[in-house]
Amino acid sequence: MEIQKLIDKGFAVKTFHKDAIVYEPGMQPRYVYFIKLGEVRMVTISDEGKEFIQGVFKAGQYFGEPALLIDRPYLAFTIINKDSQIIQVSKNDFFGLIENEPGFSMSIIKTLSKRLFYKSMMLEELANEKAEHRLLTIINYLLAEVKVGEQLKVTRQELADMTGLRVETVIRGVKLLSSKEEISMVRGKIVRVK
Amino acid sequence: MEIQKLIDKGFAVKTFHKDAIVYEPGMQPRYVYFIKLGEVRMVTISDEGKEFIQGVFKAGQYFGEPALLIDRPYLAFTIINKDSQIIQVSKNDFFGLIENEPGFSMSIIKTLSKRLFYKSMMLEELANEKAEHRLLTIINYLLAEVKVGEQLKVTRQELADMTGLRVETVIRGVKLLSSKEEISMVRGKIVRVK
DNA sequence: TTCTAAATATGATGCAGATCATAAAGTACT
DNA sequence: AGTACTTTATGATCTGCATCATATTTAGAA
Repeated sequence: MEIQKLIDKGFAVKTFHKDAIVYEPGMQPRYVYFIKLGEVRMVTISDEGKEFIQGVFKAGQYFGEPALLIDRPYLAFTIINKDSQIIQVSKNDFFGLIENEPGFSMSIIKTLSKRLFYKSMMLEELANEKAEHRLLTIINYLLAEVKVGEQLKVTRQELADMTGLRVETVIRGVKLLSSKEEISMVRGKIVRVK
Repeated sequence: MEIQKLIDKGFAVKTFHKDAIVYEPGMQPRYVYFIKLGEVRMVTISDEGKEFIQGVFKAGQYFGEPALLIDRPYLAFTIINKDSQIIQVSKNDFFGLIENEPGFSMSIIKTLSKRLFYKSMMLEELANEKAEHRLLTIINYLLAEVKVGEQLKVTRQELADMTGLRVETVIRGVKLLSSKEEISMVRGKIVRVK
């Protein structure tokens, strides 16, 4: 489902500014959100205020379907990372798209499968692996998405929030991985070399 | 998609015995597995041999689709918990079912959404919450699936393998939750009271 | 009923990573 | 170039849970 098609169909585009909250835990889902432009993060926040990044979504992607589809309140916050333009598709319209847009249901199935894969991987890491191993795993996962020679645009804090670790632990861990040459760094940034 | 329909269509039923491995990490997916009878567990195993239960599947459910759909090698083991009868549906046949069986693709979408929900919940727990909180969360999750008055049929070891904790920690934690009356126990078993 | 294995129990000790504190680099903006 | 803010850095201490060891209880099989 390309965003343009939705716009052609007459769906309205809504602007969200950085740090705006699209929805929060406990809210009853009403829409599926298609990102025309920008970036959001889906996070759960513990009682002590610690964030865990469940996912990051960018232009061309959509989010919020699972809760809507199984009709359960959200369990995460979704927060705008960068000013964004988002199309809110209502439940009925979304079901309509699934029924009528050829290939759309298959695309959703694949998208959900990918996310499930990521979460299974992270669960194994959080359940069984030590800080260093966890770090290496997400770093490699993230590196697979950038071109050879390019650097990762994530802060240590973000790595911490994706792995359930603390910044200090991530900083020490990244240094360790770098000294062991398990990752490559250029001017403090993690880069993909091959 | 009811199993009987698959049998009517001529798909063969295969018998697996307890402890048999249906597939293991690294294998290239070829089938989706529909359980006619029995029970399997999907687990990842760390280098040190510690199991993490990614999911448990019973009669009427299917498993193995995500890896097949996104065409990536499995990352978990799937192991037979109780002697089972399983229908292996090839990739092509599975795509055929999605295309032709009305409502099947929607059912897959909902199934995947549910699993995603569970994994998001567990990720938050493993990333941010302490043993006691984690335990209470899965216990309540599991209790929601049994009738009022009935007991949970899981061992402390299984709770440990679902939460990334150790048996000893689970044993101590369950006692603690029980003494705080956050869970109810009858003769050593956790029971649902309301 | 007896034997055996699995599950539960409980204390003692160790350690990875959290937490706390404080500082030095970067980076962006004026 | 200077100010303010974010990110990275680094040492010291604390702590929850793992780990190890060793019972005791329960359940299942013969």
